[in-house]
Amino acid sequence: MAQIQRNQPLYEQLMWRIKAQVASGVLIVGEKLPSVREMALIEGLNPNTVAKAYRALESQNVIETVTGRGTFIRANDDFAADEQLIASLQQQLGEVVIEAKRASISVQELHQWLDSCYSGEASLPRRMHDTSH
Amino acid sequence: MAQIQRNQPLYEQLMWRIKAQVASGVLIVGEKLPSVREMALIEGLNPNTVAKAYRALESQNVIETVTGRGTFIRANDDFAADEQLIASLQQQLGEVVIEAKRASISVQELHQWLDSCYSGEASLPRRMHDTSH
DNA sequence: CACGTGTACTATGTTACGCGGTACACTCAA
DNA sequence: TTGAGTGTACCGCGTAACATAGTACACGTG
Repeated sequence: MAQIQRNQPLYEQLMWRIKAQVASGVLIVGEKLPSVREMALIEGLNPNTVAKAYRALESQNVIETVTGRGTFIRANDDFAADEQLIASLQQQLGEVVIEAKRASISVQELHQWLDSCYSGEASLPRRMHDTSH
Repeated sequence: MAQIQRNQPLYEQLMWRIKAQVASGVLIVGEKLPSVREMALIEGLNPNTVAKAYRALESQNVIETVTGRGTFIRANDDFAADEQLIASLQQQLGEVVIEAKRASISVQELHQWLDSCYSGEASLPRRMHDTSH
């Protein structure tokens, strides 16, 4: 069995890597992602695990799937800010803040982190390739 | 089996409620928490689940356990900002930012959220009692 | 047609989670 | 000393999620 880092499922880790690359501009709209089987070879995962990540990403409108052709980065147009998503994000941020306060991290530092993340350089591990196919 | 909200284990949810109350000042240093069995009745959980939360909180130096007497809120003095914790927090923040960007949430709004959380009013569910015992 | 694509399904094994129950060692007050 | 209350440590059970392996199907393209 594959190792699970940070208590996060492998398919979620892959989802975040793709999301981060979309947010940072490494992957642009319309770009084709590696196939399920190819990505499985690249990432050292099972094709089913990659397929699960792709399925979840499509349900979040991050990618678009065309049966027989492949998966492509989707435009972010019709994305409505769900109220439930807002609440979830605020809670996640709240948890980060609570931990930060315990670690004696100042508000200023947190603001800097936020700007740094928002500017594009997300603090996420990146091991993917440039969809060379 | 108990319901799991937000895909978060019950013992973690309890941990966050306690952490939030410590951070917001509802629970002060030295205050005694309800016993494992009492908290189980209050929260509608199994005593083992509460014990698991208490054990995890003690490993994080949030509470202090004295066998035979009870569990108490611990001072936050000797808490070193672990490098691994910093990285974890930055990653969590990065994930929030990525989702926020997709939801078209401005940086200004995120900064406001951050200040709001840091000011004390954490956006976490609170169902606990005032340790009346 | 052959090939690559995403998808679906079954099956297996591991792990985490939550509950129920029991037992033990300890502290404190009666 | 006795008894109640405390945290802790087990064991078992059931459910679910996770990840893997393998096979098969429908689709589009060259």
